[in-house]
Amino acid sequence: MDKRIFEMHAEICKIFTNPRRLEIISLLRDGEKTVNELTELAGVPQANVSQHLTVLRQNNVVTTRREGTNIYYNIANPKILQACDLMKEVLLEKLTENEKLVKRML
Amino acid sequence: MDKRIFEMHAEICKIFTNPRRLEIISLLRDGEKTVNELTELAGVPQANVSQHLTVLRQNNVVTTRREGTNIYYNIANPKILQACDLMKEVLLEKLTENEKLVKRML
DNA sequence: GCAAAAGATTCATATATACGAATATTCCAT
DNA sequence: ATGGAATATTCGTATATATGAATCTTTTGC
Repeated sequence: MDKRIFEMHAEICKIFTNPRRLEIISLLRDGEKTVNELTELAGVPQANVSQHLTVLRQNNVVTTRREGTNIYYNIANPKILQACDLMKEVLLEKLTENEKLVKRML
Repeated sequence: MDKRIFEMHAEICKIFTNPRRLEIISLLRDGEKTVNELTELAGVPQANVSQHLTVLRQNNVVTTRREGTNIYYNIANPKILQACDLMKEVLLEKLTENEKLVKRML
């Protein structure tokens, strides 16, 4: 009905359309990490990690906690991980579908 | 670990970053519909609906069934709706967060 | 086999997004 | 208060995505 809902919904989904952001989320699964830790684990420039963390912060996907010069990031809401997992299941099913297609071609 | 997983996962999420596609998915919630029906309900040009349906089809989000010149579209996998719902919950929580912020400012 | 209806595809353009490089800010130790 | 470490921001550019307009394809009825 109200198109604005769909627009907002789409905006939320955009948070998860970046491979590096998804990796960061994945890295935060097993507990909070500093920017530095995330930078090393992801193996990308620090500035870029920070850019993605900004997006995640602004969208309440992560929370922060300061300890000296370190800032610890954490997943804000377990529902986000659930949604990610469901999407991954959809992905897996798509992949097995493609597999079936390939087999049919042989 | 494997960056390719995150890339594929991001690709899947991209399917849901378009307001019109989300509206189409929402319209299909209560049962299959033809392209024409979707076009009228969404109130956008038919070609555009078709473009979005192509994306959804290619990603196994919807299935099709032909009946004469009509093609009926349907949701392929209930998990997709679940994932959408979870995302919407995340959205709602973000909105209520913002509301709290606004109240704090008063 | 032709016209009309339903749906799909192509193309050009506008807009959004991601990136790295450079720069700025914040906090702590001395 | 100064330097260094950790994190954030800005900016220009490259790339991706969405859209409408026009065109094409498929199916049915006559």
